[in-house]
Amino acid sequence: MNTHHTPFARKLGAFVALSDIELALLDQLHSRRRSFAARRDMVHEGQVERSAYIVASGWVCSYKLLPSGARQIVDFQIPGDFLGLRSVLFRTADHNIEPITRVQASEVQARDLLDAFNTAPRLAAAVLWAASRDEAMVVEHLVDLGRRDAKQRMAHFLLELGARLKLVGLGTNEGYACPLTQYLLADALGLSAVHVNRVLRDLREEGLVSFQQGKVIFENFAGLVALCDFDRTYLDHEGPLMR
Amino acid sequence: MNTHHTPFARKLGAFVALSDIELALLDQLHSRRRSFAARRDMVHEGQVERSAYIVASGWVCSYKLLPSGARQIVDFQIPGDFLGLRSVLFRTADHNIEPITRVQASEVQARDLLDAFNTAPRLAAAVLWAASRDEAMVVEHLVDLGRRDAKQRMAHFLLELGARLKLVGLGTNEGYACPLTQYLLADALGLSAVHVNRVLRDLREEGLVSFQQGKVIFENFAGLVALCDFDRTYLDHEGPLMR
DNA sequence: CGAGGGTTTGACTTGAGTCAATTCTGGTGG
DNA sequence: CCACCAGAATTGACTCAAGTCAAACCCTCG
Repeated sequence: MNTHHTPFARKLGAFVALSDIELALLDQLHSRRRSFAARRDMVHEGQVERSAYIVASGWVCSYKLLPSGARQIVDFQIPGDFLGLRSVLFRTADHNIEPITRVQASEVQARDLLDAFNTAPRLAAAVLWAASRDEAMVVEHLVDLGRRDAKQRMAHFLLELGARLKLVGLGTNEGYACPLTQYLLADALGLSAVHVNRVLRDLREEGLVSFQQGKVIFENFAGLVALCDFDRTYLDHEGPLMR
Repeated sequence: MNTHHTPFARKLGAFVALSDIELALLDQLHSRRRSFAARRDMVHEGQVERSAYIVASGWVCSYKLLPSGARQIVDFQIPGDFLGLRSVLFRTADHNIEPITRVQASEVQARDLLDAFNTAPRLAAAVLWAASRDEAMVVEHLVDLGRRDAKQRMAHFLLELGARLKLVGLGTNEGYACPLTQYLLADALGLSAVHVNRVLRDLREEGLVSFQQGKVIFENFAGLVALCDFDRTYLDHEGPLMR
């Protein structure tokens, strides 16, 4: 474990063993560091945006807004995650991005990334893996909304987040710190904030998880996994071209 | 319009004007043609699969199955669509793929694709565009499930499908032929089949769309668009690196 | 001319939403 | 150190969209 490196390096390192040279390249990507205040949109839909970011610290969410005013959060980004990779490819962003907490992120020019890939092709594979994992998470999220009831959805969500945070050293099987409000959870899970509250109470009273004071604590990990059939294989696929 | 070419070429052609050389390359990709019977899984979860397909004719769906027996259809593939691009990158497929009708598809080896890209780099951009459009569709689908009610979901779904079919010459603003059953619609939209039926009746009685005898007919296109705030920009993004 | 999917419909149940009020908490300024 | 405030979390009472169950109906194809 390279606990002394960035969350990004740490995440990729869980996938391919990285050499010192590769680690150094990754660190170089973090040179253009920027900071964002909580709750002020970083990117909004339709905006012409040419750079992507790697989150160094803090939490971000990407969401779509409906004319009705309803909001659907597509995903949360935590340290080590890419942000707006799509908006680099396409001229305009197709969703909004908002920091939940104060966020430190490194701006990444497409060119820098490509240069790094040329020097160390294994990095390309690792980044591709990360992107594909993100896609798998969106699909799993889709299943949540389509075919799981509120309690299972919540359980699944909290477990997935836990697994992701653990990967970058921000959580354990005991629990993790989580700055999300019940409103944010509601917009991610397709529920009302009131119902989120009730579901959290149920889970707590059943001794499965508690989420209070910004801390998620797994009281009965196995029970929670069983409740929602959590299967983490989609999070730790073996990699492309890497056999 | 190159009506005499494959749906795949036609779809990419809507994005970049393709030269004769490029068109020829695309046609070559269709050399290894295979046929699949309806309802017999082409790929199942966990299977080690190394080839991708381009659908030439027929409809396919990719879905995930829950232990409870519930099913969530992630997307439908129609002629011109890629199938299992992800399962080529990763060793194992992470969802099931099933033909809805008899399907003709061309097997595409990763190598062939890469060779074509080397010869005509613009093709890479076009394929990347297509892949990214698919991703945007999944996100839109997520919004459907999370924040739209049954009627809006259905309207949005039928409109999106119409736009996709039109792109490959299989539909118009009047309507299109559609082999989906109400059970399939239910599994895609996160509803019960019974409710799908009721929603379709409502839409028909309101004179918006009718879906009967395997035909979707738009009775009031504008009204339908208004009902669900259909915004097709996510389907015809301008392309990457293509300004 | 059956048989078996697929489609419809009605009657009833229920998970989740809405509305509205109350409590808790962390941060602020005096 | 404390009163105060705004945002967040809770809770209860009521409503409603969508699900479930069960029974017809109806094409279409062998």
